[in-house]
Amino acid sequence: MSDAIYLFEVKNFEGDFYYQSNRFYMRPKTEIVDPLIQLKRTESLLSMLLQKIGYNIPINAWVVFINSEFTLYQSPLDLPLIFPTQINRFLKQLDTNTSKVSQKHRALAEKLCSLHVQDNPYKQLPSYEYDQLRKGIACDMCNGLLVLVEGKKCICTKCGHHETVESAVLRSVKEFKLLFPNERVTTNAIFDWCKVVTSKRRINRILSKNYKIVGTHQWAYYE
DNA sequence: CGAGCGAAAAGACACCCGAG
DNA sequence: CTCGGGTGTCTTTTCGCTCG
Repeated sequence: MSDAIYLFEVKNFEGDFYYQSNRFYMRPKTEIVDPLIQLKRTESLLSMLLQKIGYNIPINAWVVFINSEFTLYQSPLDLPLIFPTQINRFLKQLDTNTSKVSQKHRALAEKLCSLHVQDNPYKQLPSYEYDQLRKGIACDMCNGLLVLVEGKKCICTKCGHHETVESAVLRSVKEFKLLFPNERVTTNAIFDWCKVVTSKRRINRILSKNYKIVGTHQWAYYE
């Protein structure tokens, strides 16, 4: 028991689910990806990785359902599933089986951490240029670029959502920083980016209230 | 190398508007 | 109505850049 890796596929499914002929369904009758298939795949990948880096350790793989509103009907008894009502007992059981952490364990842990992939190589960002993008403030609720400024409020003409101008502008600043990490946040940049706020002085005051100014005059920017 | 330019921050002040 | 904070306008301040 002491020399095994416990692998958990944690699911936050909520609602009623059932197994039928080795397939996993959500009620009413929508087939969804069987977490056991996902678990098998992960287990197999981990097993191959361990072999590759020179470890031969058995893997104990489980699917854990953590949402207390989760129910699974017709669950076969022999599947590696842990239900919300079993988590506490499972953890206690684990506690009784603990072993000393040796240098070997630490080395493996460090090795695994060093192999951790920070940037998902499959992410594909579309290319974009500032000039191509529509300017304006996106609604916090529906994400439409249909927000108008009326007095001290920003109002979405599509869904009617209200927000203060300040928080709407600050959201836009965050977007701007995410999309253009190399561009400096300046009054003019945000004024142009938000578009619907008609006063530069207003943008300037919101920025100076919420960010630290660096530099002075026409060379100033906020961070 | 230095004078002057220019752009934007920010202070001053009156005003507006909504909450209580 | 009163109060206070946000807003628009006007103005001053200031410093890197440009050009001779």
